[in-house]
Amino acid sequence: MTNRNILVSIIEDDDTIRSGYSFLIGNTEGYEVVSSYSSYDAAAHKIASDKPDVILLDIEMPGTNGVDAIPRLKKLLPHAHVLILTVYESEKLIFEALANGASGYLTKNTPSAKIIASIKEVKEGGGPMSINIAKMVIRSFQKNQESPLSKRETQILEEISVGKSRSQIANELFIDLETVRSHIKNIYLKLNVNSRADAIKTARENRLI
Amino acid sequence: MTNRNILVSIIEDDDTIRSGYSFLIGNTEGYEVVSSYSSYDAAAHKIASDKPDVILLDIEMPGTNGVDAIPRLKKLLPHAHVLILTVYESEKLIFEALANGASGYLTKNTPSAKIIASIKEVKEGGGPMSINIAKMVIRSFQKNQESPLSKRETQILEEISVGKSRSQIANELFIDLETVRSHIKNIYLKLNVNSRADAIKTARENRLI
DNA sequence: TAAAAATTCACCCTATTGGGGTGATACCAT
DNA sequence: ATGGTATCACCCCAATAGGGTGAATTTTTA
Repeated sequence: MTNRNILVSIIEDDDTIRSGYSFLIGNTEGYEVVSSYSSYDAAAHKIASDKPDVILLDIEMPGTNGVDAIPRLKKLLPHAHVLILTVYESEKLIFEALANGASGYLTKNTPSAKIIASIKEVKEGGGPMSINIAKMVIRSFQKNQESPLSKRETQILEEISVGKSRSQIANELFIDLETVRSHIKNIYLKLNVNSRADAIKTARENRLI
Repeated sequence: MTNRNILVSIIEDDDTIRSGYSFLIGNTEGYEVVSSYSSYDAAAHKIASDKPDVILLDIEMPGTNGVDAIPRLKKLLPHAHVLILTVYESEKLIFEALANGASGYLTKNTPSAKIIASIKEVKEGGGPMSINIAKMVIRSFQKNQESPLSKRETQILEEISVGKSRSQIANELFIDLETVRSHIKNIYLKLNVNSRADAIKTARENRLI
């Protein structure tokens, strides 16, 4: 059997870039551009009937920005995959976009071949990323290797960070309640804080947990 | 000027696979295999003097497993990049490996060209991943779009998940302490839990936060 | 091997918190 | 107009969190 074309919608405010993508994708075997819009607001009422498999989405746009557009698009087209294509590389935007349901994140220096391959990849459930994005995403998982905290303290801070109380921690680690207190006091000293919330904040900022 | 070769060490217990990689990489222009070991334990005392730029590391190994080996390798060779090359695709292993300092994660069905490219990519500070790994990593960022919680409840649960107390939440959201309590009670009802720790656990498992 | 750090436990204190009930008002959106 | 949302109120009380201070033991590191 012959696979049907991958249907693509483009939402991008720059006319030149938009027609560039449109030309690139439309002239590739197996791909079809079903629509292109200059903003989410322009697309909102029509894109559902276009039934794209993949939506190429820009972040910087007039009106509704790309990040906010993602959940709305997912509501209109639950089975479509949103692939972000933007110049922005701020960690905040990337993680917001992914949290909102983006299936991939490419930066605009991405070569044409990679864009084409990525469209197919998201359509098949993959998660394509530009090299620099992958780097940030991976770094977001990595703990600080030079923590001021000891292993035990880190372990207890991790328990605190999931909302456990002192007594719950004591039970799980088979140590006395007073020992847990003692560790927490040392954690507060080292992190220079005096509450659970501040300890978690500082620890997250420094990737101690 | 001519760039010097990328120096690679391989730690992999399967003899056939290890010599396969060794041959592949050693015969590629610009790459050099400086050493290969069948386990971390075998490598521990010698690898520091090999001074590799990139360490290809297997997860399933006799003795010290790959995940535990990562922080030790990073300690011995702080500037080396660890690239995981394994058949395992369990979410737990992947995130543990990344948290422990792995710079990339490839599965063993990865084509040779991608392996070679990925070695260069980690050496240059990138974060290469196999398609299926990238998918899992991206999914780990995505929130559940159909939460049983209202916006306000989600917001309050997020505050709880960073260790805030009722009164802190009340102050930050400019609502009464009793209102916060009320929301928390509703959250507990909907999630069918009766403590902060359980609420956070359930919420994380269902990606509500 | 000696000093430093980590881990463990003990007992002082008190204001705050957390969780369970129950109920009410007002505002929405379907 | 009915169910969900958001807001606030008052009952209860055991448990918790955070602060002080001190000390024994083991492990790690210099």
